[in-house]
Formats: sequence, C-alpha cells, structure tokens
Amino acid sequence: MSKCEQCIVRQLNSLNELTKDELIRISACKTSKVIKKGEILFNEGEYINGVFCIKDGVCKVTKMSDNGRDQIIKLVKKGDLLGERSLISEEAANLRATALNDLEVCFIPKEEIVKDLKQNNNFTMSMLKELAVSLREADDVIVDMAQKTVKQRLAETLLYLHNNYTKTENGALEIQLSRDDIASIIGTATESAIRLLSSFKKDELIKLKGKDIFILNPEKLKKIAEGF
Amino acid sequence: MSKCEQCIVRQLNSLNELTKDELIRISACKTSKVIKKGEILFNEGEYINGVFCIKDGVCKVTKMSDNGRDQIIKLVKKGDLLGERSLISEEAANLRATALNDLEVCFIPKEEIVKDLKQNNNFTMSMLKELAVSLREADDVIVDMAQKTVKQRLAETLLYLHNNYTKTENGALEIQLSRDDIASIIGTATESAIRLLSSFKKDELIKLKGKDIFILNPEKLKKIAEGF
DNA sequence: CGATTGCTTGACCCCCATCAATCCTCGTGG
DNA sequence: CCACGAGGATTGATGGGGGTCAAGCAATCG
Repeated sequence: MSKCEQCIVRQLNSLNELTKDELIRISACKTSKVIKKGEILFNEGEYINGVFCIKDGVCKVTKMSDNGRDQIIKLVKKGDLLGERSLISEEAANLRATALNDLEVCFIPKEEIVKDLKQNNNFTMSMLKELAVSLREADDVIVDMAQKTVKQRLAETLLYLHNNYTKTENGALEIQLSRDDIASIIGTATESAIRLLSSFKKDELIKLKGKDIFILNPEKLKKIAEGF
Repeated sequence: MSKCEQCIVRQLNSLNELTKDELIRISACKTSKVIKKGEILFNEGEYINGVFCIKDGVCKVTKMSDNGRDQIIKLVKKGDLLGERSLISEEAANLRATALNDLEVCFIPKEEIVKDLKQNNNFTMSMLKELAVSLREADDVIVDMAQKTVKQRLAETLLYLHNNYTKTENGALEIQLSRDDIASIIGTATESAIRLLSSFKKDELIKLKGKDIFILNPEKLKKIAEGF
C-alpha cells in the first residue's frame, strides 16, 4: 500500500496543506480502489462518508435532470478531490461520479478529514479557497448555459479540453468522450452535438478520427465561443 | 451607529459564529451604507476588499455574458453576505450587485474577516459550509439551464420567489422585479418571459397586476417545473 | 458472423430570439 | 391639472436553432 506522504498527486490539492504527522495518520486509514471504465464511483443520493482523491484517470460528474437526461457538471482528473462538497455540507451526494477510463482512487474516511479541518487552519483555508474558485467557475457555466448557443458552448468545451487535458503523441485529446458525453457537457441532444462537430470538421477547426479529436484551430474556436 | 453585537440580521449568516469580542472589534470598524434602488453596490472586476452584510432590501447579482446580456445569478436579501467568495479566493469580483429596492448594507473590511477566519475555526467552518451549499445550488441551476425549457424555468423561478420571499398583505410577492429582471433570471428574451407570464395568467396559475405577482397555484407550477 | 451499441444523416416541426409596432404608466414641467 | 415624453410592457409576425423521430451505417464484442 502506497503512502500519502510520498504521493505526488496530493501536491495538486488541499491535502498538501496537511502536516507530515497528519498525512501519516491519514495514510494509515485510507483505502485504495480501482474503478473500471464505465463503472460508478458513487451515486446521487448516496452518503459517501469521506473524500476521494483521484490518483489516476478521468471521471465524469453528472446530475440527472427532472426530464431524465444526464448533465455533466464537470470532469475530474488526476489530483482532484471528489466528495468534499457533500462532506462539508453534510448532505448526501448531489452528483454521480462515473469513470471515463480505468480509475485509481484513494478513499479517506470523513472523520479523518473533519478532524484535520478542525485542527489545521491552513488546510481549512485551502479547502475554503478551492470551493470559492469552484463557485466562480460554476457561475461562469450558468451564464454560458443560459445565454450562449449550443455552437458556442461546443467551441468552448473543445477549447477547455484542449487547454486542460494532455494529448497523445499524435496530437489527439487523450480523454475519450463519447458523442453522448460531449452532448451532455454542453447540454444538448446527441444529434445536435454530432452535427456541430461535423460542421467544425468541415471548417477545419478540428479533425475527427473515431473517438479521437484533434484541435486544429484554437484561436478560431475561441472566437466562435465568444460569439464571432 | 448600530452595533454588530445587537444586530438581528447577523443571526442569519456565518457571522453568528463570531465571539462577542470579535463582534465588538468588527463593529468598531464596519461602515454602513444606503444604496438607492437601481444603484450598483459593486461591479464585475472590482476588488471589493471586504464583505457586505445585507441589513435590509433585496439585491440582484448578475454577470454579463460575452454576447452582452446580463444574467442574474442569484437574488440576495436581508441577512445574506455578499463578496465572501471573491474575498476568499482573492480574486476580483466576478459578479455585479445592483439594488432592486433601497438597500441597507454594512461593509466589513477584508483584514478583519481574514483575521477571524484564521483564528476562529467555527467561523471558518460555517463559511465553508455556506460555500458548499451554494455550490450545490449552483450545480442545480446548471442542470436546469442546460436541460429545462424556458417555461419550466419560469415556473421554477416563480415557485422559488413564492417559497423564499415574503408577500404583501394582499398576497402579492413583495419583491418587485421588472420583466427584464425575470427574463434575466431564467435566461431568455424579455418578450418570451412576458408571453409565458400571460399564458400562466390565462391558466390561472398566477395573477398579474402591474408589477405585482400573485402565485395562485404553486402545486401546478411545480408540476410544470418538473415537466408535467 | 450475427447482434448489440454507438455514430451519422435526413426530415420535420416547435420553441424561442429577434424586429417592429403599439399601448401603458408614470414622472416632469408648463 | 393636463400634456407630453420616455421607458417599460405587450402583442404580432417571422425565421432559425435545435429537439425529436426514424432509418441507415460503422464498429465492437461475444
């Protein structure tokens, strides 16, 4: 079993504010898990009773709307925490997390996190700051969803993937999203997403090869995202 | 000048976790302000350098989208804090706050809040919890914006106002929103909002009298919001 | 090699954005 | 006290974006 003290991933989130002693304590009681592609890490309505730390892989975080369609709220990758929000507000999970590829995660029980929140102010402040940033990002998404066209949102999403995810050596985006996933990020029907993707392809903004997506012209995509 | 220790409004937010001594300190350096209807409390991009506490009145919090239209992100009323998010993440304000009616606010400078965040863990935890709840609410809004029709969102908004705002003695909603404001909450054109309002009126779900809105049938509105 | 799942394209139509004209309301000044 | 003007509210007409249904196609898997 690997140790938290030596984990590189931890550097990427609030856990890097923990002291060595705190890390050793947490390392002793954390559990590791491997989630296969397509499997569900946790479900809307579940009480998670802890926090997940993503060691490797990508995971989609979705919420079911009243009309029965899934909406992807965010993508979560190596180094991100998952479940902190529900833990802090002491609510059931408001979202479902599903692995997009094979996922390695660590699970830290609630009591341990709560203990550190109470005694380590740096940790608490760092968590507070992370939530504050998430909240701004959520505000931005609200505006986009409310005001932008599907085309603009697709352009924005492609840009986001381009800027935040690694590429394979041939230049394709490393994350493999289904057409359904893409549609469910931008909040539209799968067919609409597909049609817009092909139109972007015709305009040589992107290239499509199976599930591989190549971003050819980020500048132009940015202009589209902002409304020409 | 009124004192924070005796302020009832404070009971409604995280500030009620402050100790008596802390309150006295804050009381000494806070300032009060009156903002007239329609005036701007702060603007997107400003560094607020503090937190506002709403003593009385209602305020809309908006963000301008790339296409130039305002989107109302939330309504803020008596007892709510404003500006905590930007303060915590140490960013410029991502939103603009505009008074919907005459507004009484107190302003607490950043350093005072930061000092308390560092030394009073209960206060920090309470703030953390508030942000966590806001984040869940934002997630819900994202899903609604992405998946629901304008009609559903209007029904939901009317319900929200019905459940969270007081009524005048004749039963009308106390907040006076222009048609533009309503449109900008649900993220649509003013004309669309107006048309849907009249259709709701025809179906006797609501009554309209000038800017007064009477909610007649919340149950039916709820069904509409959920998609029949 | 069927069969299931995902991708793509076509056809259709409704919701909603936009433009335009009119009406209403209210504050201001003559 | 009324006339007038300006901004908000309302209604009509119109066109396009995008949701939905359906059918054909590609790919993956037992």
